[in-house]
Amino acid sequence: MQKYSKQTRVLLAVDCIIFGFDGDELKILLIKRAFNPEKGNWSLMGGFVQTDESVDQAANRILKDLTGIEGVYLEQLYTFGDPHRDPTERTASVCHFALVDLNKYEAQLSNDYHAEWFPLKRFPKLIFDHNDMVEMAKKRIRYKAAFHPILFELLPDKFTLPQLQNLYESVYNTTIDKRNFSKRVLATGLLIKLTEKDKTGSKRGAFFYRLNTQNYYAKFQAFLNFIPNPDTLRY
Amino acid sequence: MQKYSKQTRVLLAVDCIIFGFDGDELKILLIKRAFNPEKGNWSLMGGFVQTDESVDQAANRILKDLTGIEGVYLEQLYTFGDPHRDPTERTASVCHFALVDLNKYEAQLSNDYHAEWFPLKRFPKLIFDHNDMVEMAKKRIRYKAAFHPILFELLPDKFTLPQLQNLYESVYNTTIDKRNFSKRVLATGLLIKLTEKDKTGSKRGAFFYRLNTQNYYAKFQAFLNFIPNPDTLRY
DNA sequence: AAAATAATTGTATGATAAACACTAAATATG
DNA sequence: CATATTTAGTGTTTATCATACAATTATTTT
Repeated sequence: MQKYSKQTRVLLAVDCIIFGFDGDELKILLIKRAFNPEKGNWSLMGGFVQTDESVDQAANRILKDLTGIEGVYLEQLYTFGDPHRDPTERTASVCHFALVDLNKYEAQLSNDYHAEWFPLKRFPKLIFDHNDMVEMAKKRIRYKAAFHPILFELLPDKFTLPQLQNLYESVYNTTIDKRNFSKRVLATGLLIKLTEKDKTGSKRGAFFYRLNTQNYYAKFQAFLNFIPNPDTLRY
Repeated sequence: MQKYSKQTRVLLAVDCIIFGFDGDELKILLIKRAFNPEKGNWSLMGGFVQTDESVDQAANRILKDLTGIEGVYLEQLYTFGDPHRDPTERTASVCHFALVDLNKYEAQLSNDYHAEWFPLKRFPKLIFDHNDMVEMAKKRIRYKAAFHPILFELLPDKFTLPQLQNLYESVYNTTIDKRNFSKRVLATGLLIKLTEKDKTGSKRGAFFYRLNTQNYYAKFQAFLNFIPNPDTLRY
C-alpha cells in the first residue's frame, strides 16, 4: 500500500515517572542517562517505541528493562510534543506514571540498575522537559487518588491503618483525624483485617490489613474524597 | 548534533472528537475522509503533526483547517499507538477532544467543510480505531463534567436553566429534579441572571443566564457532582 | 510496678444531598 | 374575553455524610 508521502516522521519515546512510598514520603525513581546528549545527567526512565510494539507495550518493556519492575500499576499520562524538546532530533514522548511498592524493589534497583529513589520534594534537575512531566504526574496522582484507591498500589500486600494514613497525609501534605480516617476507609469495604500485627512501628503493634481485591476492582471507580481542599488541586 | 541511529521513525497524527449540543442531545462532528486508504469513509477530524509545530499547535491547526473552528475548549485525551492501527504506515495518533457551541458553527460546517453532526448515540462506523477514540472521549467528558464546569463550553453565551439541565440530563442519560438542579447550579456562583428571557422554548419564557467568567476560571477545579451513580462511570 | 508509646474506638453537630408538588407567567384556543 | 395549555420557577423536610473532638487499651521499656 502506498505510504503517506511528504510527511515528517518523528521518533516516538516513552518516559515513565515511577512513584514509590518509603513509609514517610513519596519518592520517584531516577536514572543517570547512559548516552548523549545529556549523558550522565538525571533522567526519567525512558526509551524508544520499537517497530513491532504498541506504545503501551513499550512502556511496560522499558519499565522492565531499566528497573526489573513488572506487573505494576502503569497509566498513560500525557504526550509531550514540543518540536524542540529533544535538541538532537524531533521526538514525541508518551509519558506514563507507575506506582510501585518501593521496599520490594529497593535493593535490586540500586545494585542491578543504578537507579535511585529521590524524594518528590527535592530531586535533581532533570533532562529536557522531564521536570514538567514530573510536575504533571504529581498533580495527576493527587487528583486521581482523591477519587480512586490507587494509592494502595504503593503499599505492600499487608499494611496497617497508620501506614495507609501516613501515605494519604504525605500525598496531600496534610493531616487527617485518625478516627475519621479509619471510619471512612473501613466503610469502603476495601480492607480485610488480618489477625497478625505489625510490631515494628510501635509497642502495641497495629493490625495488618490487606486489600479485598474483588471489591477493589468493583469499587475502583467510586472511592473516597480525602482532599481537604479540592480548590487547590489542578488536573 | 548526532542523531539517534537505529531507531524507527513514525508518523505522528492528531485526531479530534468535536462535541456539540443541539439542545436535545450530544453530537459529534465527522468528515468523509478525502484520501486513501479508507477514502470516502467517515472519520474524525485529523491530520499529521508538521515539522515546526507542537502537538498542541497541530491540534488547533487541524481544527481550524478542517472546520473553521478556533478558540474553543480543546484537551488532549490519549495517545493511540498500536503499530497496525493505520495499515498504510505506522502512525501514532494523539487524540484530543473539543467542546463547541454547535449552533454557532452549524451552517458554516456543512456548507464550507462538508462536515456533519451525528448523534453520539448513533453514528456511522469510523475508520481505523476512531470508534475506540470516541468511546474514550465519551467516558472522559462524563467523568470530567462531573467535577468541572466544562459543559458550559457547549452552550451559547446566553442560556437558560432548562437548557443547562437538558444538557446535563443528556450527557448523563438521566433525569434531575428541577428544584435541586437550580439550587446547586446557582449556589456555585458561576451564573449571572440576565433580565432578558428566551421565549422560543415556552410560552412563559425562561430567563437567560451567562457565565461569570471570573468565577468560572477561579472555580473550574471545584464544581459539582451531578453523577447520579458514580459507580457506573469509568475513567 | 510504673511509665512511655502508639493504636484503637464513639458521639454530637453541622453541612450537604435528596425527595417531593404547587404556583406563576405567558400564549393559544374556543 | 375567558379558559385551557404549557413550561418556568420556587421551599421545606428528611436523610445522609463529613467534621470536630479525647479517652482508653495494649504492649514494651525502665
